Formats: sequence, C-alpha cells, structure tokens
Amino acid sequence: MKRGGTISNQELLAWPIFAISAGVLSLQHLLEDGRKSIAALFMPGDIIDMRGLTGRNRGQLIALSKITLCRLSPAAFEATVEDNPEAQRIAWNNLRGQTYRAMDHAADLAKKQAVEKLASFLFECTNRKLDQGPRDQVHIPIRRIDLADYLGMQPETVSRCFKYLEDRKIIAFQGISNLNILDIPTLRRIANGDKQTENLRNTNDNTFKAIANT
Amino acid sequence: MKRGGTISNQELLAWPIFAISAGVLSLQHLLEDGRKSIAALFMPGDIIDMRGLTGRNRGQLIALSKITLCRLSPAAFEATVEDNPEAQRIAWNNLRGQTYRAMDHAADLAKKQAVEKLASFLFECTNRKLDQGPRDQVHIPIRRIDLADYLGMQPETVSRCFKYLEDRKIIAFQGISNLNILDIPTLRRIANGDKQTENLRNTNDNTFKAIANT
DNA sequence: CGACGTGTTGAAGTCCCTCAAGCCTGGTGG
DNA sequence: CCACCAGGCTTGAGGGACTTCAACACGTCG
Repeated sequence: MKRGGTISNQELLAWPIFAISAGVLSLQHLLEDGRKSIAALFMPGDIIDMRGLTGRNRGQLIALSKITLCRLSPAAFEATVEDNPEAQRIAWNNLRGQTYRAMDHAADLAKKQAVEKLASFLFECTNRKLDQGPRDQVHIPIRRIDLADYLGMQPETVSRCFKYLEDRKIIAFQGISNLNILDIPTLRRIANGDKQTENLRNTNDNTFKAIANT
Repeated sequence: MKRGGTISNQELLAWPIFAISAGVLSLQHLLEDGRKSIAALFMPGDIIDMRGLTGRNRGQLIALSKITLCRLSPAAFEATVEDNPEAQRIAWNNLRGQTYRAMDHAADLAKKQAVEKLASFLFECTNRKLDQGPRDQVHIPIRRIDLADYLGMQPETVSRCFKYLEDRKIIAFQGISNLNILDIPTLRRIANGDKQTENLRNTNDNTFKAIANT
C-alpha cells in the first residue's frame, strides 16, 4: 500500500483485524472545517482490531508511508487466541501497549508546550524502534506535516522547535528524517517539562538584557 | 477508597490487575514544575492491567471520587481468561474500548478549541454512562479542576466555556454536576469543530457591530 | 526545465493562560 | 441553629505562546 492510501470501510467490514508488517499507519480524525488530527500511529508489530467500530465516527486509517499489512479473519484470530495462550498473551500485551501509549500521548498533548511535545516524541521514537541500535540516533518515519497533526501543532511550529533544539546543540540533523541526540539529559528534562532547563536555555538572553540594563 | 487516595507502587506490584466497581479513577502525570494532567479516566466496568508498568514514568492512579475496586491476582486472571472464552472476550473488548477512547481523546486534545473539547467531553459522558437514561441529561462525575486537567485547559477556561454554552441556551445546569443538553444538534456541531456554528453563534454580535457602525 | 509538494522563515493576530480578587457551597464546631 | 472557615468555582484584566497568512528555498517527478 502506498503513502496516502486509505483502508475503506468496506474493506474494514470484510477484514476488521490485521497486523502491521512494515511502514507506518495512522488513525486520522477530520473536523468539519478541514482541521486534521492524527489520533494514533501504528507501527510494525501492532495489531489492529476494528470490529464494530467501522460505522462510528472513529476516523480513517491512512498510510503515512509505504506499508505492508497482514489481514486476519476474525474467526481465525479468535481460534488462535483461544487455543494458544502464548499468542493470546502477545495480542493482549500489544493492545495494552497501544492503550498506555495513547494515554501517555494524550497527557503530553494536554499540558505540554510545543518544544516539550517534540522532545517527548523523539523519545517515543527511540522507544518504539524494534532494532536495538544506538539510543542517540533517531529516525523520524513520517513527514513534518503528519508530525504536526500528531502533536497538535502547525508544521511551522514543528520546524521552529526543531531549529530551537538544533541551535542549542541538543540535537543534530543528518538529512531530513534522521538525527542524533547530542544531549540526552537536557532533552529528557525538556520532555519532562522542567522549567529549570528553560532558564538555562535563556541564560544568554538574560545576561544580554542584564548587561543592556547596566 | 476516598477521593484523593492514590494506589501506591507497592500495592500495584502486589496487585497489578483490578477492576473498577464504582467511582472514577484517574491516571495522572505530573511534570517537573507542577503542571498536572489526567491521561485517562477509568469508570465502573473498566479493567486495569498495570503489569510491568509500575516502575516506569507512567504516572499515578488517583481516585477522583469515592471508589470501590476489585483486585484480581494475575494468576487467577490468566487462568480465567484462558479457560473462559466469554471472559476473555469481555476483557479484550474492554481494553479495546479504552484504547480507542484514549486515541479519540488524544485527537480531541490535538486540534480542538476549548469549547469544542468541552462539547466532546459531554458526549463522552453520555456515551459512557451505564444506565441508559435520557440522552440529554448528563452527570459530570468529577470536579472542574480535574476536568480541566483532563481536557488540557485551565479551570477558568472550563468555567468560561460552560457559561458560553449556557448563555446560548445550548445547555442548562441543574446544580453543579448535572446538566441538560437543550440543543443536541448544535452541541454536536460544536464538538465536530463546525465553524458554521461559530458564525451562527456570533450573528448577534455582528449585527450589533453593524448597527453600531451605521 | 517547470510544476508541484514539502519544508522553512518572517510579521501580525488571536485564543488561552496567568494572576488576582470576589463569590458560593459544604462541612465543622460552638 | 447559625457563624465560621476552607476549598472550589467564577469573573475580570493583561500578557504570552502559538497560529495564521504570505513569501521564499529545496528536492522530486513528470
């Protein structure tokens, strides 16, 4: 499936359960006036069970990159889960992971500023990647526009916040979708909403003002 | 358990799984500088499985009202779920409901304005209440402060938005925690972010200005 | 090459937050 | 029974962070 492709409701009725093999899939909500928001990101290994949810106002499943997915028939899924405790445990834990990730994400959106949300997202990326590579290298698997919709901000703000972190030598870009975290502790503090860090970051400006006032 | 009571990490290690019988439980995240946000609300019937999540930075479980809950031992839970397909289905569907509710909530927080978020919350209340009473009567089971933390706004803004809806005869309060929805279609449009509604609502002001200008 | 979509800057506006004060309600004790 | 108190809710003015709008770079694909 190509980027931008959607899974239609008819397909969902026929195959409401599937798993992601590769790529990034999104659950998008569209408001009346065109505002778009991405409610969740599904990545390889995630199991999606939309039984009984197709008709509702739950939004659409849209691919954010080229994806491959593995369809499961509800009957086969139920049978597997009932017979195989191991499979059941995997499915349960995956769904549980999705739940708490969505709740964490909601908390991030609720009371965090733009830079803080971006910092949290970078950690979410490092936590979710399957291959256990170096923890300071991050690959951003989606476009800036989609990232903005996921974090509840504008593409412009995303750009400005990345620049903000880059200027302060906290991250360094390698191309458009890869970056290194140069200062993990500071980024962590920002993600946790530590205003102390904010003060540190503003030190230069403050001394500037202080000098100007003398 | 009284309002304000928390479930400690030690208790969670001993009893990581439980179900809510009555009351409202919240999952709260606390930022370094004191900002608080409520990541999720758990209501009667919800099953909470925190296995393996206690140590992490997942926040705390805090009661928002007097609650009673039913502890389950992991072993017993697993055994029940493996033996009884019906129980398994109930647990799975409950967790699935929590997941999609959290995702919807995240989408609401991402790209909605204050009044729109409040309207969505009112519908979430009507959808979640167990007794199938009249659909236009809503009981708000939590305080304004907690509602603000859940919706990512300030208590003041919550108050202002309620007044806004009340002034326009869209809702009518019966006491502090009960209200009637007088105009369900309009409230629905607001919840869906329809700017047309916004224009309708502003009509009076506009004519006012127009007259004032002539 | 030119067109398109995406990402980045810059200035003006708006919604919400912050702070401060007043009001109301429910619980407590005399 | 009523005064009192404390916590929560409401209201008002001022400031800040993000959005909006517009224009410009950049890479890709036809």
